[in-house]
Amino acid sequence: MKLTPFETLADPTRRRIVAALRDGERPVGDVVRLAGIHQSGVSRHLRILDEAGFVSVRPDGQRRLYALRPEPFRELEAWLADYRRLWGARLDRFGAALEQRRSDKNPADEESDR
Amino acid sequence: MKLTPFETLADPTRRRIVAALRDGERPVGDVVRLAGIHQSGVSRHLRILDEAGFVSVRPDGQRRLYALRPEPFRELEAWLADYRRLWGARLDRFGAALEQRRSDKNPADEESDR
DNA sequence: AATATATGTTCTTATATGCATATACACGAT
DNA sequence: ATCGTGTATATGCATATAAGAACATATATT
Repeated sequence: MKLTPFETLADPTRRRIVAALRDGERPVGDVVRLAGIHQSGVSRHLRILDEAGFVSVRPDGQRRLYALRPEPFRELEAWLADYRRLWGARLDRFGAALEQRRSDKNPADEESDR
Repeated sequence: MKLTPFETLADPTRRRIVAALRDGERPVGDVVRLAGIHQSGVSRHLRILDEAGFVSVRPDGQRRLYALRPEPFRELEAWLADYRRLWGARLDRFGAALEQRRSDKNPADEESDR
């Protein structure tokens, strides 16, 4: 049963798992250490995250490497966009710098077709 | 019991209520019409939203006007910021225009619930 | 009284968790 | 190759806890 991004992230353990994957793919064992619950629970949460589109899996020998996928984050971003005026939209310097680097690499992405 | 922003928005009815307040303060009665559940349920959800910091209340005669507050949206924004690199931050005019076109083409995608 | 909103109670359903067990893969010894 | 043995991950089952909803009732304002 596929959950929405909000339902998926409502659980604090799942948020911890997502955070654990922030810097790249990790085997389940690594995640277990950071999650604070039993291994079976982690596997179950990873399945839920998978069904919700938050992660991808890749076998690596006897392990399985999980990594974050961008789509649900985009969905959240889109949802939030409708409420931006509430707190004033603006990229902070960190975000702006990211964006800068991104368009450096991909100039075609710029203002071309506005 | 104060909920986190994610827990708060995990419930689709609450997302509908939040959406109903997007364009300004509304009395409970208005929200009830849009929420699709019993009035008592709406009151309870509004209380939860209040405790979570999502709304403020202001008495107006025998009614109570609810309005969105920015803080929890900021929190979500901050949380999301840590994952921006996953999909490339974009909050400039170009991105806003894209987003606009997206919802033009697919109005069903709008605020219903999800 | 009449209207608007909130709360107590009860019922039902969903969710997270641990335990035990199953599956999958790796690797050394035969 | 095959057979064990150990390690990594997934799943069935049972249980505790929480959450949403409606109904009836309470509170507040006119």
